Amino acid sequence: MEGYSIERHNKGYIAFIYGEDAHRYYIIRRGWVKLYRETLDGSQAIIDILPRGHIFGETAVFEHNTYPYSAEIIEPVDMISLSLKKLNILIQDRPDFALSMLKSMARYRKQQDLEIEHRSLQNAPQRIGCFILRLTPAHTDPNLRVKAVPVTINLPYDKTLIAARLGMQPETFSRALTKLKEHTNITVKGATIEIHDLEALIAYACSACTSDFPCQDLNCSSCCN
Amino acid sequence: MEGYSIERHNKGYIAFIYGEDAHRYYIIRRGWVKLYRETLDGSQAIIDILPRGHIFGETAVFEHNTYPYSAEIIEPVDMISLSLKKLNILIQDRPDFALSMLKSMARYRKQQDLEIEHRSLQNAPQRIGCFILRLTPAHTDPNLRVKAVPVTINLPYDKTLIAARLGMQPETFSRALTKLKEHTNITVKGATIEIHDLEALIAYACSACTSDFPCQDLNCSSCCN
DNA sequence: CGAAGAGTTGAAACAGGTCAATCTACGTGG
DNA sequence: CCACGTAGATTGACCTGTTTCAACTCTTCG
Repeated sequence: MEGYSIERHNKGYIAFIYGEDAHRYYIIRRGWVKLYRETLDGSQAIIDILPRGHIFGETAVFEHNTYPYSAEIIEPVDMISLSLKKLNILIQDRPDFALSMLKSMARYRKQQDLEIEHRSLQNAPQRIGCFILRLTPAHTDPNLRVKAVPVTINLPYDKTLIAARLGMQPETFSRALTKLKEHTNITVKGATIEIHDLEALIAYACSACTSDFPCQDLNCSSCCN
Repeated sequence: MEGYSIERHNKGYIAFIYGEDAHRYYIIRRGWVKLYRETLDGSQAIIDILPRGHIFGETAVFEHNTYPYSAEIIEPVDMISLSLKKLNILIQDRPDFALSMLKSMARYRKQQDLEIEHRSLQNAPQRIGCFILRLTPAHTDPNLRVKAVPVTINLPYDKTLIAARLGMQPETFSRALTKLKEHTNITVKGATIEIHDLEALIAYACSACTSDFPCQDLNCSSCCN
């Protein structure tokens, strides 16, 4: 597709803010992006934190060309910048394009359903457990589930932000991580986590979920399964 | 569109269950439908409760023709039953159809975002306040905001179910409604609620939201704005 | 070496959940 | 028309998880 450009930004860069006139949307090639909104009484509501492969800002075409959230870079990104005007034309003119967008929207919708579910059915340690599970290779490849312990993963961004992403306070996150350690045989050192018993972690974290781990969805950012 | 039929069902009827082979999707003409899933440890997770005008079951086309949730009638419905196979063909063949579906999906997605926001930023009485606001005529017509007090509304289904919809226990709902009464000058008698000061209710319930009341979206079932 | 920010820990307050008892409204059968 | 049974709704007492606020530690980076 012609008319694209690559942008590179550092932590703290604001790609756009809520309500702004929208001209471009983005695809993340590397790094992490936070989507959020400000509440009327001043605090931030985190909508999602997206990794490589995800699109953001594209829903502005359905919102009178206004961004429905703000977007901030939280880990250095490379992102493809594309024209919303062209996207609009593509959606209208190319059925296959509209269709694939429809599919990705449906997938996202399902994730959001799961997200709501998790927030109301899981406690803090379990939510952290799911978050960690999503970072393992076993998340997308069921074959890796049986072998490969210990699994070592790195938290992709600040703990404070992970806490916000999971809908809890930093203090709660810290305490809940300690509790998770007591329950599931993991080792935590800074941002590095070693899982010594994958099955135990799954059993502990996913007992309140509506489906089994793993979900095998490559684009899944919100579910633990 | 040919090939449709009208179905009429009473409270308790299960339209379909999670995981079932999907052949039809539905549009609600009258009544209320509960979408839910069972968790691994046996309880129910309410996904949404839909009123007149909403579609359900249609996302099965993106889920290998399997229903991604169960659907139960909670207030007597008339619903249009349509073929998923034909929907699939329509989506592929008719760009305008795919497009309108894309739009409705985007709208739903936005609602879900708000839903998550509400669950983490609002307390129980505020969530009930928002729920009540959604039932007022002022929700869709900003002109009605200034005049027309007292506003009288009727709760559309059981309080226990409203509680589940809002992610809380029946006992919590009852207590939170009492607290709401103390804060906002409303009168509750059974399923009937009278709002004597609309502005006060909005101020109390929406202070933690990210946008102002009302949202003016005719199909909005999840936001309070 | 020192400042700043992130992370952790403790104590107290609070919201919501749980369990049990009671109350109420409403439809049924006598 | 009234007594009864049932399901929904409410209330009380208690418990648990999370938040809040404050103090302290650790890491990083100039």
